[in-house]
Amino acid sequence: MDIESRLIETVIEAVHKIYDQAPDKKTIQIQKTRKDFDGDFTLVVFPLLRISKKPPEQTATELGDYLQENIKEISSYNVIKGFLNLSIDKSFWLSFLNSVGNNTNYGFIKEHEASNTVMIEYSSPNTNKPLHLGHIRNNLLGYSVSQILKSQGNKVVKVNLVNDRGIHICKSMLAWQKWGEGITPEKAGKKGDHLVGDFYVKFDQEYKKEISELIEKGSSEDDAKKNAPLILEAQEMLRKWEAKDSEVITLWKEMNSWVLAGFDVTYKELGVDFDKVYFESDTYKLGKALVEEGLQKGIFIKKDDGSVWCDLTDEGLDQKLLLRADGTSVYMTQDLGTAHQRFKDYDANELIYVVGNEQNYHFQVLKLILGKLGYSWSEYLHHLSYGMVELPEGKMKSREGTVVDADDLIAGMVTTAEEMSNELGKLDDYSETDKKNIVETIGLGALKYFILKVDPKKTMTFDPKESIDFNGNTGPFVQYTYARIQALLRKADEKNITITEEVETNSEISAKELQLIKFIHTYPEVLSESAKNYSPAMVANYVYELVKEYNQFYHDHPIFSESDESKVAFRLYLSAQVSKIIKSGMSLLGINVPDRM
RNA sequence: GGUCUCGUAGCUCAGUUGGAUAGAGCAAUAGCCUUCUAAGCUAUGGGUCGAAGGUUCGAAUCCUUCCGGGAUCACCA
Repeated sequence: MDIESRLIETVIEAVHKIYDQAPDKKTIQIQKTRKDFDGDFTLVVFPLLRISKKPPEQTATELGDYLQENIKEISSYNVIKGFLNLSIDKSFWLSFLNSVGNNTNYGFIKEHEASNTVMIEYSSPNTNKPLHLGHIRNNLLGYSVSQILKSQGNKVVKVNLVNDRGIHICKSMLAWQKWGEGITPEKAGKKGDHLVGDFYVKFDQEYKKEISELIEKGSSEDDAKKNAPLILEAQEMLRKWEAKDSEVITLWKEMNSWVLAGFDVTYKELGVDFDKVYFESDTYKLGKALVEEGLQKGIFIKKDDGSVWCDLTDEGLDQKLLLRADGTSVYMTQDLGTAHQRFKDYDANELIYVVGNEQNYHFQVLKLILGKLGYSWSEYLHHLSYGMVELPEGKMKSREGTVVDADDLIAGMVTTAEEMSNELGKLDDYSETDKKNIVETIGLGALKYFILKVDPKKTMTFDPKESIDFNGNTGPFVQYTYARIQALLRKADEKNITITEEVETNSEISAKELQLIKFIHTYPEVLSESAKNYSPAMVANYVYELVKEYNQFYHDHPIFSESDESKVAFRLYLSAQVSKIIKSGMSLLGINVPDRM
């Protein structure tokens, strides 16, 4: 049993013995002592005053006496107002540190028989334009949350549902047909997703011209939008696609393959991957059967024009369309169907959708409707709703060209990392390949950390004019600390100093060293909390705090000039443990750490 | 208009079952490399936690109202 649980149990026991009353477990609040005070753990006694019927200081003292007597690890305690600060003996912390050293997967929980199967859908791009910064947040979050859930013993299935059909896809296709002159990514020397994206933009420009022409001729704006020749042609193309017209299908396959090849490059750069990729062209017809079923059961209603709806007014929402009057399905219909399919195929205990918060309503409705249909697993749906990435001027808009392109951004980060390395002259004696690898690791580390350190739920701002920092609370700062520790360990090796397998539990250690050990102690809790909250930000912030502490230690505690050999051994051991956790934590964020930089 | 959501230092963000004097980074200023990587460390300044009420031993955190931003409420996805 861990120390905190033991403290709680003993407090319950103490209250029972001293005040002859059983306290509610919730009233026992053990927290880490704030660093301005002496101690390791603090019991807040205010909630217990009702039971003790004595002043806070007296209650705290009585409990402190009992705890010290019954838990041998407690070396002393002090009372300030209603706070009982308990100090845990140094030997406890040192033997704890040894247990970390002996553990190759500290903080991680192995998959076991009762493990949950969690399916997580993320990325889910449209194949009509390249990925932008918003997609980067989605991808990094999805990947990182998968890693975190795995670390806590879950079986995780990462899936990507590629949106490869629909009117928006036809727009790029049509524009290519009209103005492409047979160009291909090879001929253009361009990534396929960017090339196709260009045609999507081209379509929109021409479409807008047509609209303004029609408006000049006296059409209303709505009519102009509906009747512009281009949009009619695109709609016609979609009909042909649905009718499996061979010419359209051939073009569709080709252009999609260009885009997907482009995405693969970006995914690889970002280091994200999937266990299963679904294509909407295969799944878009799912769901109709469920709607039929709902109609039979009388859960849905059919209107006079033949359209099918779900009435959610009792839940305080509106009516939701499920089938159009012509019998074709909408987004919701498909999502009902794919969710159903997935639970059938994987028997998952949880299905997480990493999708922006602009779709909160959609997922609320999705869950409600599945519940109405009587599927108990609707409870297992979870919308991991993340905030938008905005520019200082506001939302990114693809049509106004204000999007931050994913590939450009990644390349820019790597270039910045390279410039900085050159400026600092740190990599001068490295081979080009090594240099390239390190610089990529740093650039991507900066980008990923920048995105992931922010609470997923929150809208975040990105200013393209200010480059992402490499100093302070950043990825490179964490990586740098790791590289420094590796340098220490290499140097120890050169000096033939072997890192001890265990430290003496009676070693002399400084306050800062003790603080570091206590920090290490909280890692497992941080991981379990971040899994519960689907929040890589909690891991990022923890790693930052750890690294900050370590750098202070590094600054104040020289190692190789220290004459006391046991201190040298201890500091190297401690450093090694810290670097292990840095690497582990960063890997959960999908960030690599370099051995030198 | 209905529903949801956010508001913490000049800027970007921590602060999670309500706990002690609200914290970091960036930016600014002043220091620290003949000593393990200065992408580092130290110090200084910077706050009506959007506002007002309420709940209680205690509120940035919970409740109400208001102010200000954002999202959403399509036979789009």
